[in-house]
Amino acid sequence: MTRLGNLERAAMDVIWAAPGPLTARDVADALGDRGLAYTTWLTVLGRLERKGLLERDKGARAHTYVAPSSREDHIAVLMQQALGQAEDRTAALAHFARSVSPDEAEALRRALEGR
Amino acid sequence: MTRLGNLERAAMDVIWAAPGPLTARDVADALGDRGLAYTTWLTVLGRLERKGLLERDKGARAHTYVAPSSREDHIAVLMQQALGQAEDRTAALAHFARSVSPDEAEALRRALEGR
DNA sequence: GTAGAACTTCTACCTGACGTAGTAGAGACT
DNA sequence: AGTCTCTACTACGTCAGGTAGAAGTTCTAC
Repeated sequence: MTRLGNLERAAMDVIWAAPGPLTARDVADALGDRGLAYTTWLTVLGRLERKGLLERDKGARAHTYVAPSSREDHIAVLMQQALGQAEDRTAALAHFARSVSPDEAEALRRALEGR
Repeated sequence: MTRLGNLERAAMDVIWAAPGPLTARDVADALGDRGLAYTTWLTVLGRLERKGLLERDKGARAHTYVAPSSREDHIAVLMQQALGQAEDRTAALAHFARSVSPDEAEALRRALEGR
């Protein structure tokens, strides 16, 4: 449901990396190496807004976009969506836990402590 | 990449739940309440095979299908794919860890111990 | 104050994935 | 031989996403 295409992800990456709101022009410039039309980014940003991944401020002439949730939040949601397909969430989590690298396991442990 | 549609997921659910290989007929029967044509399931199973989610044994007249990896494995892969979109995997994992329920956190802890 | 630049909105086309299924051909059973 | 059952191949409709142009609006610089 919250699936992103390549352009969409590229746009989100730019916005997530930015310290503040960006205009469509900002995004188009940042991704200028792709040689895509400005209106293409307009469309992409509009679709991202419709999906709830971006919020648009129409105040100024050039609308600005912000991501209401961080990339990490988004990824956590994606992981939860995957997990939601399990019949046995606990078992799935156990499989997942066994699939991460040692330092990631350590990071997980620490995050679980601080709850 | 490993995204599944509704029919595809339904077919996988049947096969994951089965103790051994199933024929297309088995799957079509198990999902008979949907009132879909037998050939529809044939197509679905073929696509799942192309995606690597199923393996087909053409030995017998009615081919049989098995899932080379368990549902839990598949889910772990999906979660890893989501995680792969992080710039900082550790941070994303921490966010995820904070998003699971208490008993899931406990299950995670246990799985991380037994490594 | 008018021409051009910069912006948005709307519409559209193409491709690929997925749902859905029919037709044709081959093997099997009677 | 006729019928049943299975697979292979082909096809059509829809929806998401990539890509962008046309038209309308607002700002800005002369």
